[in-house]
Amino acid sequence: MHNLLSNFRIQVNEHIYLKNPESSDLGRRILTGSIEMLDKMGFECFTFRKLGKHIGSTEASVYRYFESKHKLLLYLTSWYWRWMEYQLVFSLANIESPYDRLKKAILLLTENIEEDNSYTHIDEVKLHRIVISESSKAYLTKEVDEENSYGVFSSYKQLVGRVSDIILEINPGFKYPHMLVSTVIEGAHHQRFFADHLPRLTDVVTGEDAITEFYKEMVFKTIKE
Amino acid sequence: MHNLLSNFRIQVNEHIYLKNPESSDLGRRILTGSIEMLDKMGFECFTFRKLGKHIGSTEASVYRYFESKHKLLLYLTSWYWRWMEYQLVFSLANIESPYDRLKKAILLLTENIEEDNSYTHIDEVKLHRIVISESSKAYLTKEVDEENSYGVFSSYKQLVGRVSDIILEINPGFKYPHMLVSTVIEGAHHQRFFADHLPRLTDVVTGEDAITEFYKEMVFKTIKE
DNA sequence: CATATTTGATAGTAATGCTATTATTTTAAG
DNA sequence: CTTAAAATAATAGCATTACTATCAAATATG
Repeated sequence: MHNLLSNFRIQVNEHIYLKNPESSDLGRRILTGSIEMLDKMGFECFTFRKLGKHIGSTEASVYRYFESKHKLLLYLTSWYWRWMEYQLVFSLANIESPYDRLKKAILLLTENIEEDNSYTHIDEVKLHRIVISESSKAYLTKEVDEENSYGVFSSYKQLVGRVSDIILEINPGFKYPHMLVSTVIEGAHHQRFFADHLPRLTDVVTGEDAITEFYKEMVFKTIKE
Repeated sequence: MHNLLSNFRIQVNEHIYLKNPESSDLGRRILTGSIEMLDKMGFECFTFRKLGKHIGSTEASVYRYFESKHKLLLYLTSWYWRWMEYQLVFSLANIESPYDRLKKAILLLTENIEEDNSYTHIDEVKLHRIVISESSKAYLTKEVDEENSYGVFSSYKQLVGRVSDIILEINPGFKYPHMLVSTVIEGAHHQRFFADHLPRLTDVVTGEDAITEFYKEMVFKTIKE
């Protein structure tokens, strides 16, 4: 399946970049390099000057692809949501039962990503860690409304919409499908972060993936009529 | 009750500040002014130079109270969690039934704050909006482990612990009380933000407080044996 | 009143977040 | 294969940010 998926070019909203980073070698090095650096040093310490140096290029060249590090973060998170959507669509194919579909979807949204498919220049393991720690900074800004009007968050919304639809198949009268799904997605990120850094905010149970177990239980109980 | 609460001095971990801002007029102006400015312009655009000007002082003077704007944000969020804990303790006093206690706690954690008690220099309505949009930036950093070792997040942990205890009163076998509580707190913030800026990620229902209703339903169904 | 502490005024430094210019290389088109 | 066009590298520069240092004036404390 990974083979297959790697043939799909993931389309990111073109208002996010000045020049498509998938279209050139330098662009792809910007993606690979920024993922490495964001994972290591975090969004605050990351700069285009450092990135230029890291990938053997210059600050000015990076600026030809992205207006700011904020837009680059937006690109990476947007890429991630589209990638998740592909994973979802493929892993749900041929599953009939909406219960099984939802179970699988929750697993995908909440599990820890442990292997990189390594067919592209994007390291999904590192990107997942970046999404956990940094993705909320992409929308928790004063520019959110303007950026939203250009559709830069549509990948996230579409993913939430897809999973919400499964919930409505199971319980058409459930009033809060989007709330529940976005609560699960954001919640799972937070819980993974808490487990590593602020364990008193979560419940660390060894031997199983407590986070996935918890959210499965929560969702199925919550949507039950 | 507000009268009563205003007599309690809220204690914030002293590793967060260089000099206690509650101890002087300038310090209190720093708190009042930073709340106004953070609410208006957001954390990214906010600087100590602007704050100094806003409160009729200087950048250098602000730096005598807080090492950085990050520490100031940490102070404000920490203050907020302590304040919430007081609200919680008082509003749960004399309520016997753990179900009612939990219901009340969820209301407190998820409701919109609409009036400022105006007995202090802290505007709780604005602070609540800041907590919604900025508080996660206080811990989603690479410095989280070091800061955590100084106890700067203990106010948040203590609040989560208190509510978790109520859940365990109702269902002592429930395995994920902390996960559930932190999911509710963070989730409610996100949902309020989404309702205002990214409505497709939530379910806007008019006439009632959908966010509080949703989380009440979610919690009680989830902890049911 | 004397002295310690706090604040204000001002200046300075290194890093950040850009933009501009020009030279050089790579690529594409005829 | 040549030439033009496009992309990149190298360098410089500027305004702002994130601080730190110094010193004088104001204020509080004993």
